[in-house]
Amino acid sequence: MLKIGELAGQARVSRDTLRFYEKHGLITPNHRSDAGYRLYSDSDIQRVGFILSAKAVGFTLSEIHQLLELEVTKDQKSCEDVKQFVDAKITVVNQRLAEISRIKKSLQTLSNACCGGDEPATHCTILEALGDQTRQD
Amino acid sequence: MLKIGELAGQARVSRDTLRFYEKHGLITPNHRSDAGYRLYSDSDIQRVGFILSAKAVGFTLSEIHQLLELEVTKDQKSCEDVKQFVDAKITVVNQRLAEISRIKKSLQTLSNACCGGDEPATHCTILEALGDQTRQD
DNA sequence: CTTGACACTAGACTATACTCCAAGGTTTAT
DNA sequence: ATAAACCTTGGAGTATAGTCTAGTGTCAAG
Repeated sequence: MLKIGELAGQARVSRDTLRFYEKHGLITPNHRSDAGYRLYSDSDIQRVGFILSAKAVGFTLSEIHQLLELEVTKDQKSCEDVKQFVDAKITVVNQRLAEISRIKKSLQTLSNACCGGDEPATHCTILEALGDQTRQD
Repeated sequence: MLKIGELAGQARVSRDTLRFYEKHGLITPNHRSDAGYRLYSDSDIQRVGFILSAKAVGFTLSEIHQLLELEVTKDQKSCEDVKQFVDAKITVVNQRLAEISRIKKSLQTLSNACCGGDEPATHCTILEALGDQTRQD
């Protein structure tokens, strides 16, 4: 059982952020102490970690909420709905992967082309490096 | 030479967004017509595309501005600064790649585990699927 | 038994990234 | 030649995601 400050410390967010996430349905303490203090379980550290990762790669809190709400209860017709939702997110994630790979490549092209040493500085802006991507490895 | 509405259409953003980006130094029309209309070059379509990609993977407009400003002019000491900046961004991008790959895997685990058919629905939430990642391929 | 660190709520404030509106000028198609 | 469709600026408004403040209550250590 972690108090809000402890979870905040472990998960590297502020207390206010945790209360904000709670208000938006992303995380709820298992219990409250007699004094009304929020009490979290250890697994909530992982939960906050997931929220932060998903946020970092471009999901909104509302989308993350939907992902966290997903629960495939077998024997229910909801199963197909869940699969559709998740598959749609996988498509989005694949697009993000492609975009981020492109950006990475152009950053690397830029980094290598100009400062390594002998090679001519042909790719002097990020856009040039990006455009030249197909000719890179 | 594209007018703002034409560039907006090609790049799939609004005119207001283009003017907003201009105000924040991300894109500037090459010329203005006699009437004061913004006139863009074709390459600005690519430029806007880069902004959108970078945004989609978590860069702020301010960071994107810095990336677009980068110009490695050989023979200048700024070269080392640029390399450091870019390499720092590559590190960030690598972290994003790792995070997004994890999320993708757990989405796939969730998608496969519960609806495919015969296999038992052991991974019924995104967090379970995420936690179980090491046991997946 | 009180002081300091922590907790509570409600509500105001901030930054980022747009998005819309008003009031006007320009271009284009009929 | 006039209406529709486009452009201009400036400024107000919105959504998202926090962040901070005020006023109050709780708990652990000296």
